[in-house]
Amino acid sequence: MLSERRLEVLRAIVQDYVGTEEPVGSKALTERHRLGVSPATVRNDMAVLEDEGFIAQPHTSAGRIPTDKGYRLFVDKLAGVKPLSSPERRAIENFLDGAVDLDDVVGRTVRLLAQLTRQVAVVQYPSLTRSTVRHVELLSLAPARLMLVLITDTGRVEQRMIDCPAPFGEASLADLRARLNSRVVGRRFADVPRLVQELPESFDSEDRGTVSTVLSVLLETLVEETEERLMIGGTSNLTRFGHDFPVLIRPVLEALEEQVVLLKLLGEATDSGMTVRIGHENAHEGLTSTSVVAVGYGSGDEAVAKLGVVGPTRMDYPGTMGAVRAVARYVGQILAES
Amino acid sequence: MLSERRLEVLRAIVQDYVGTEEPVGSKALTERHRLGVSPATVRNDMAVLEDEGFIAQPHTSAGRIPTDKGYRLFVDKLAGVKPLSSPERRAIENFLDGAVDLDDVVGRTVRLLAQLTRQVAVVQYPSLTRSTVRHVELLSLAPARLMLVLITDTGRVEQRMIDCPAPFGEASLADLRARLNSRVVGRRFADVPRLVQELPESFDSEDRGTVSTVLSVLLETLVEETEERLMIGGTSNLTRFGHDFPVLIRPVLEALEEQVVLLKLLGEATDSGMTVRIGHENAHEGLTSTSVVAVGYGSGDEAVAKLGVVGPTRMDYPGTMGAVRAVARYVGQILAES
DNA sequence: AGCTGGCACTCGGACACGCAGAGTGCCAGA
DNA sequence: TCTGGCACTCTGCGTGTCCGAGTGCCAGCT
Repeated sequence: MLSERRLEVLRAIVQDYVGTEEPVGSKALTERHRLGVSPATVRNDMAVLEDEGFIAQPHTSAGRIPTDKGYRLFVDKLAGVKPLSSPERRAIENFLDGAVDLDDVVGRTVRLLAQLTRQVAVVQYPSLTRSTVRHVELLSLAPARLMLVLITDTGRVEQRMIDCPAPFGEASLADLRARLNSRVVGRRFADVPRLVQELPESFDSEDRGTVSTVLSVLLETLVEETEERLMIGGTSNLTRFGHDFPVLIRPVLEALEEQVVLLKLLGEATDSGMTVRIGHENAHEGLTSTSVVAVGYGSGDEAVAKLGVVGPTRMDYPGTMGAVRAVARYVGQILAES
Repeated sequence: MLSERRLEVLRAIVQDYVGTEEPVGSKALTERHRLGVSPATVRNDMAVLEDEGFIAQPHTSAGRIPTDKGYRLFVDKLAGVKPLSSPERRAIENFLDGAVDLDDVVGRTVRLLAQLTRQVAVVQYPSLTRSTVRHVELLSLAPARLMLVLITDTGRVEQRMIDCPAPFGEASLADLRARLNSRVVGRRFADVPRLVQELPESFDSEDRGTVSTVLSVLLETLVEETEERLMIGGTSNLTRFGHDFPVLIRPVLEALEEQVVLLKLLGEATDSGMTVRIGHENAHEGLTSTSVVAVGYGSGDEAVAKLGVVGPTRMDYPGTMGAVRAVARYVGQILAES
């Protein structure tokens, strides 16, 4: 196990490197931190830390920079979550208040998070399957053409066109709409498949085909991986990435455009508590020089979706984690109110 | 007026520069194009073109590059719109087919356009005010809480929460819903304000407040500038921007994050026909080294929204214009079908 | 009048060189 | 176990030089 002082040295290295973006040497360390020992001693400690794989040298006779493993130790043992300042808290409230609909909430959240952390923000829309049903609407657009509209308690709205196998009367439609709603309103979408299972049986044979079609469209809409949506923002913050810019930024932008990648990234985060993935801990190879800080949010105790930020491994972890956590809480509140 | 050959020289310069991304000299020009004259002659022509402001030298003893004015002339007089190859056309159809809802259509369109042009794609959602009403739904969530859902013929769905001044009975709700729909379904959203104007008068005094509230929320939703939404994609293509990368890309990314800026950008495009804005022709200062190619699209003759791409002034104009036009047509078709 | 070949000139990019500074590793001594 | 000292290494930067691409201009040709 590393001694107390060596950990202190690691912490100092991480902090300085995050601040200056330059490899930090033993002399500078002793000057900027009260370690109470001389540069020579620090050098010995650094040699140990390097042997253990927590820091590395870009080249001989340069200072040290933390490795992914070093950041990991820093995040796990050496750093807390830095709470936001009260002006920041107020800014969050002001920013998030007055959103008119869910798109607006998500949009504002993305911008807010990007602004607070100065990094790329990713916010997932509340998952359908984890939300509860507020209303299911069926509209007749043409004799054999319906529109299905799902509305969740979190304000999310999904619609689908349905081509019916046979014309469907206005009375049958009202009937189906009423029965559907009485069964599912207030229930979780995840339970919907079970709840509507034998619904077609109670209809006349001529309508049964249409009812089945409607239900199958409904169920398709709930398929995980398809139903997930998200919004990203703050990509201009990538320009503060570092000097060796183009080569690093390209794969990140590409990864950010693949919803699938991002969803998987957020999906890997644990449901409760904050998840930090550092550098190579990210499966996707375009993101091996970035860290992801993610957390679930929801209107109640349970998470209905996740949000987080993507930034260089060289990021201010305590501050970022504080901002992400705070934003998640506020968004949860907003959703609960609406 | 410039002679035929001088125009030919300009065309050659633009083509070469777009291809190589390097200033092009007189010798290289004569080798790569059959101009039928010697480098010396070309040099004289170049001097004239430079005097007229169509091309410029980055520094003495370098080749020439087109100026914004040069590109403008190229686009207006020297280049046509290059039609897509038939594999490309097929790719569009395949890519756009099978979209389940409007978000999906817009999302696919953005990705398609980004892929075809290898540039940043921007697609505006069909404007509410220019669409027609398919249905207006009112749902009761609590005694004094309603949800308003607007559905357009282009598949766009907007919802708003409404806090009523007084509880609103189920019967009144059904009444309002029916009257509202009978007045506005099939009409253009732009006409809605006029059509619902005296609706409150036909209700009991106790309900009149709520009806007014509902209508005011409805009208607010239709306010231009607020109701416009858009989606962007292909930002990773910015990495192919050039060598002096970071300094150029930063303001572009920032501009792209400001919906207002983009909406204004698209708004400046003429309603019909394709608009090309080159470099400094763009009002926004972050976009002075980019060009914008935009065109309206719609399910019928009239444009319901616009789409386009943003790229370096040094872009393949004929190809880009071809792709933008083709995509706009297909999207129009898709919307008309749904 | 317009085109061409020739020529002198300019400038930026690449390369080599040397130097200063920062940082290290190691060792002997407290 | 810590510390000061020392030799060593490597990068970054500035300078100087050279080469080549490209230009402008001019005299001569058609």
